[in-house]
Formats: sequence, structure tokens, C-alpha cells
Amino acid sequence: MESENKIYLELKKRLTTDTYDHGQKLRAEVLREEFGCSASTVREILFRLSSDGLVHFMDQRGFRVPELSPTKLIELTHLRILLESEGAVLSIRQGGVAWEASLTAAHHKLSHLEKRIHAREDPTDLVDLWFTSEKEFHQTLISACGSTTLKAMHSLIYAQFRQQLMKADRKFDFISNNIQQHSDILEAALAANEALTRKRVHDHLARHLTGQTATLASESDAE
Amino acid sequence: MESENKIYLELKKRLTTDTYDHGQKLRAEVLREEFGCSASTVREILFRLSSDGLVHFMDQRGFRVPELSPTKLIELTHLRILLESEGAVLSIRQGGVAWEASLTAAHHKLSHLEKRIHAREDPTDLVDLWFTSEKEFHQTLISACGSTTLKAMHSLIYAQFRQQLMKADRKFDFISNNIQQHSDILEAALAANEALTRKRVHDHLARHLTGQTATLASESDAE
DNA sequence: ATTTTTAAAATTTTCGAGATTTTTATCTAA
DNA sequence: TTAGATAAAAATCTCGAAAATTTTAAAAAT
Repeated sequence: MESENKIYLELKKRLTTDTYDHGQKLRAEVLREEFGCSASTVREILFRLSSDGLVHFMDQRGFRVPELSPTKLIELTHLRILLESEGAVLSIRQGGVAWEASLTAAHHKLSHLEKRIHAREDPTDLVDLWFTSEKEFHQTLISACGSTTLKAMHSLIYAQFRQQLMKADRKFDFISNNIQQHSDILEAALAANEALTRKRVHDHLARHLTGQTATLASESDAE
Repeated sequence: MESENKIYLELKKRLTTDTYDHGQKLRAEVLREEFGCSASTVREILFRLSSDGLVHFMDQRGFRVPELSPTKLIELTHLRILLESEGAVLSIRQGGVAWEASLTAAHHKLSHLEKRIHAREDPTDLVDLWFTSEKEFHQTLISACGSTTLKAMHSLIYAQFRQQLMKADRKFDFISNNIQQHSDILEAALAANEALTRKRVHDHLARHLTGQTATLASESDAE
């Protein structure tokens, strides 16, 4: 079972980091051979990932990587904004110095990396590192919210969001804006400005809300 | 696989409607015999329910009904307020007449039932019906939000919330308040008053937020 | 009497093979 | 040539039994 969890994590990583293509079939036999376990074990893991929304299961037709879906991306973005705003504001209220310190640290790492990427001609070999750092920053942002359930939910949504963008986000033409936006979020959070933090989380993710009149119900003005 | 889904739904119903006790062990062998399927099939279903948060899995130690947890209930309530407020407001904006009609219908059914319960000495035989109707009302409230993902997330949270209360809510000492609150929500929603709808969804669920300084970050004043 | 060891029983986990279904390839008829 | 039917191949799904682990019970030692 320990090894099963290893396989689960490895597959989860692959499914959110470009290894497979959207819509690609995940053949149990291939995975069984690669990981050296039984077909049932693979099946079990794929079902778990299916519950996480990272694998699409169809009765009698096996497992696939979910298709690219602009609609899905918009919905996931809405939920990220909702959960991260809420989590960030709760963290501002309850986090204290320890949280501020960890958020500053996470931002520092991410910022450093994003500047390196910005300066690069070809940032391909930094992609994986960026995925990790960006995730850590956003998780830290909500880490002191006090709700395990909210964090778990956010983790699910974040992984699916990342999966939708695993191909697109490798170009980093957005990196310049991102550096500023991450910095803005940090600033608002440290200033304990709740409304401004909400707005900046929203603005940071807003580029994924295109394609329809995508206005979040909880959106409000500030700044 | 069709039968597997049947078993899944049956178990899900049981896990949110009192059949088992909190913390009770779910022995695979017992379920296998009862449902007339193999051990692997039961295992697969229990894993699915585990991903839904309705079953607690421990490596080498089998599956259990999750323990009663006041903290968990508060967290789930927070998330219900967050998701239902958001979903309701989006539905107000996008739902149109069809949504208003279905919400009115769902409320009518629920209201009728709650009045019967209120009048009863012993409402035991109406419990299951109430669980169904109450769920339908709240799902209808957010049904026109336009986000499949938000609805799926809410469904997960709602089921876990219901599980936490499956024993407690059978007494119906809250029924009088509930009748008023459901009616208030309907009124605010039909009036397309977004802030008021948010507040009334919050007030409806507020009784489960006791036990700590449980203030939702997005809480605001209205009315 | 209490704790530790040892043995037995029960439960969980892994596995591979047979049964079922879907997919692919080939053949036949219009 | 196209469409439909048939057969072969490949994949999925179910199942029960063997292997591994935990739990329970009994015996031994402190």
C-alpha cells in the first residue's frame, strides 16, 4: 500500500505536468508493466484519480486524461477565486506572524524563480520547479485559514486547474504580469487589507475567465 | 458495472441517513455477502466513497464511518455557506423564470412536508422524505449557477454535512425555525436581492457554527 | 496482578485467470 | 466505392484464492 501511494503521487504529478496529452488513453496494461504491479492495483489508483477529477473514467471503456475544456477552466478559475479569497482573508485574521513569515518566504522563492524565467530565452527546464513554487505560494496564502476541509477542496480544484493549463502555461508569456501580481497579493495580505487581497487574487486569475461574461458573483470593488 | 453503481448509491444513502453509527467499522465481507458481489467490488466502492469523504479509510485497517466531529461540521457549514451563497446569487442573475418556478416548486414540497412534521408527535417515518426534500431545495437554489463544478463540489460538501447530522437532525426541534428560514430564502431569491439572499443562507446555517468564534470571512451586513 | 511473548484467528491486500465487452480488421452485398 | 455484417483481436471487468498484516486470545514471565 505504501508503494500504491507512491504510484498514485507519481501519476498525479504526471497528470498535471505535461507527460500525457489531453484525451489520451491510459492503458492499464502499460501502467501495470511500467510500475510493476497488478492490473487491479492500477485500476484502484486510476479510480482514486478519477474521484480527484484528474482522470476520466467511462464504463467498459477505460480511463483517459480529461479533454481540454475552456468551460471547465473558467469554472475552476471561479472556484479558485472563491476559495482562495476566502482562505486568504481568514488567514489574514488568524495567521499571525508565523503565517506572514511563511508567505513572505514562499513569495521570495517564487519571485526569484520567476525572474530567472523572465530573463531566460528557453525556460523549459524550470517549468517543473515553477509548478511546484507557484502551488506552494497559493497554498501558503490560505494555509492559516483554519479549515482543513477548505484546504482539501482547494487542493482538488488547484490540481484540475493546473491540468487544464499543463500545456499552455509552458510558454511563460504571462510571466511579467505574474511577477507583479504575486507581489501585489503579498503586499495586500501583509497589509491585512481584506478587500484588496480579494481583488488582487481575482485580478491574478482573471486572465483565465475570458470567453464569456464571466463575472464572479462575489466580485466587488476596492482599491 | 451498472449494479456496482446501484450498490454505490445505496451505500451512500445509508451513510448519510442513519443506518450505521459514526465510527462503525464497515466490514468488506459483510457487505460482499449482503450485496452478492465480490470483495474487490466492495473495496472499489468503498474507495469511491472514501474519496467523497463519506468513508474513512486506513491502510491495512479497513474502512469506517467517519467519527462525529464538531470541528468538521463547522468547516462544512462554512463551505456550504460559501458555495450556496455564490451559487444562489449566480442563479438569481442567470436563472430566469424557469429557475424561479423550480425553486418555488421545491420550496412548496419542502414547506408542506415541514408543516406535517411540525404537527406530528413522532415524525420518524417522515425523516427520509425530509432529507430528500431539503437536499432538493438547496440544490435547486444553486441549480442555475451555470457551473457544473460548483454544483459537484456542493454536492460533496452537502453529503458530508448531512452525514455529520444524520443522528442529530432526527429530532426536528429546529423545524419551526427551519420553516421560516426556507421561506425567507425563497423570498429573497425571488426578489433578486443578492445581499439579502446571502445573509439568509448564512442565517439558516448559522446554528451549526457554534462552539467557536466562527465568523465567515465573506460575511457582511444586509437587511 | 500486570506486562510481555507467543500462537491462533480474522481481516485486509495483492494477484492472475476466466468471462464479458469493446475495438479493430476482414469479408460480403448492394 | 460504400455500408453492413462477421470474425478476430484487444481491452476491460469480475471473481475467488493466496499472501501479508492486524487483531484477538492464551500462555509465560516479571
